[in-house]
Amino acid sequence: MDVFAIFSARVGAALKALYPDIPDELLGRFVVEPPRDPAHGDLSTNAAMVVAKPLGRNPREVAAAVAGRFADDRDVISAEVAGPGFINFRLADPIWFAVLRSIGELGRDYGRTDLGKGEAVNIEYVSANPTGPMHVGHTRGAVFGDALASLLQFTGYAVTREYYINDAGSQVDVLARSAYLRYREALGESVEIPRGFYPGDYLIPVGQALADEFAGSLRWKDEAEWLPIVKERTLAAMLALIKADLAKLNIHHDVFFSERTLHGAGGDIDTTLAWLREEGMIYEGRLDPPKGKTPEDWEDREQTLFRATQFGDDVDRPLIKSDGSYTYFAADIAYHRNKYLRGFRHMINVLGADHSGYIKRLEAAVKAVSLGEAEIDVRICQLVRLMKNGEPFKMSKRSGDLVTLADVVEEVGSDATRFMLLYRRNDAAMDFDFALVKEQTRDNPVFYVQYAHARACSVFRIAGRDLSADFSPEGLRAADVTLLKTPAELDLIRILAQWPRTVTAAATAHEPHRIAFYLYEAAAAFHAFWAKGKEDTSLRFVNTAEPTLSVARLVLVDAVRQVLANGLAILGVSAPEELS
RNA sequence: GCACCCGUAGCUCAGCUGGAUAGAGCGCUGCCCUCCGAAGGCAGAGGCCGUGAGUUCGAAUCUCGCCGGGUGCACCA
Repeated sequence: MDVFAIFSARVGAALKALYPDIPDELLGRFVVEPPRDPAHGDLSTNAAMVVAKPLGRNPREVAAAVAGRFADDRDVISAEVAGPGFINFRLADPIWFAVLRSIGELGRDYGRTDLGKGEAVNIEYVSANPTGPMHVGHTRGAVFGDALASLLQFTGYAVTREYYINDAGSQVDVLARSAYLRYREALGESVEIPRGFYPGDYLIPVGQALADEFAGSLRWKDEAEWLPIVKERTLAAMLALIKADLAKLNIHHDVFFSERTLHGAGGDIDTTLAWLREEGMIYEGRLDPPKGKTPEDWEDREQTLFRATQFGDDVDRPLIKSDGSYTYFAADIAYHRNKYLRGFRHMINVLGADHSGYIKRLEAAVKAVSLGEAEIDVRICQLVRLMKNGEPFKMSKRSGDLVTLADVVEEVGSDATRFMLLYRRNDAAMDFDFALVKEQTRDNPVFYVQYAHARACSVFRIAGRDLSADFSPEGLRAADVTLLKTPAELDLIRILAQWPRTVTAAATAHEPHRIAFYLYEAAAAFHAFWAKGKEDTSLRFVNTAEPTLSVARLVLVDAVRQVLANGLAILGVSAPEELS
């Protein structure tokens, strides 16, 4: 259960009863939240202030009227008007006990909602060029997109995790030529990789595989003949490489969408451009050269342009290159129309910092191809600086100077990588300190949260050793949780009660980092409670002198464990039962 | 030149979509603990929320102008 949602509904009902003419739209605008200062009570709402002005009334007067309607509510000890018109509620203990019991009953589903009502969301993330292994720059977007996808699933969306393979441009030809050199090398030739080719070692096995499969037969063919074959094999190998890298972070996409399938006569790009033309969204025209620095090879020419400015972009965008082929953006419009035609009304793209200039045109494309029916949220992940003990850190093992995703995961592990990257807002640049994430102290948030989970589990192990009482799942369900009377216990429940609204807020804002921060807060509260038992043994969870109270406390411990596990699951971080 | 992102404690960052006296960790200061329920606890100092205006009952949060940092700017993908 979500006390905040429950009271939001009750306050709304009270307003409706007092002022029948109140528009529903207005009722959706107030919030019920925990007050910043706990002295103000358990719940606080700005409802009266939000509603007062449109109703032409005094906020405090409205607040008093609303508060009055809670006078007989058994769940409410007091409802007071404060400040300019806040209503502060103090809740009776039984409601907290009900929250606690509901956590045990709901288990893994505590916090789950139907916010998304089963609507389809397409979240495209990673989409790294298939020209080599994933490097560290891709990691943040990969983790962010994956956690966001899990978060949206948890809140009732039908999520499709998608990877767009940029396998159509000239870069892939270069890749194939590079692999062909490795093929010749595998045949015994000594080759040199020219500048502009892909020099990475990872193409050596691809060349070897080509040699194994074709022996010398490709050697004497024209490029026009071998290129398609080599390209096919190389792309497949690169994709396998990327999937293996992603698997190291436990990331798996549902759909790998090939850009190449959009091209070709009668393909999606052709049909999309024809459709855009019909809708009058395409014209032939000229663009001004970019201000600031004019490119050397700038040529003023009439070209085929998409009316992006009609949909909020800064300039209209070219669709056809001077050599007659389609631009990358033309393919992207077709791709997003394809998403729309597959039924997606909600789209999310996770892009790297260098793509910030791409947001407006993507938004424009989606608006255009869906005639305003679909929405896209483009999330940019800013740069990650690798650090060690506060110093910029260069770690180059293989693949030339690039630090790969695999390097990082090998160094610190998947859990730490994921948690640390999610412990920051995605739109701010961040430092990633290798020394810190491996530390097993409070300073390391990953450790701190996982340790709280492990500690909760260890309390149960200790109970198994020392406590002669029934604390099986049935025993916990039957426990008398009203024995939990100390402020420390009730405060912990109050924090657990905030889990559902945290999930909803994070999902609505597309901000998984809020989950990570909440978990840290919950872990801190649990550790603090645990520490109290060190000084005052009567506050220990397992107290052999008081078996019934101990069982009640175990209900609380289990609830903490459950919430931490649910949160870590969204982040894709494991919840260990003990730490090694 | 334009667009986007960022600017909050000495440092690294939160701030729940406009709420009440702006928070956490590190670092600093001072106490406590040396307990396997391993991988500490409690408290304190520290702030003109970059800056100037505006919007309103109320602004770190929204609008505009500056300042500083980052990123990107026909046809590349």
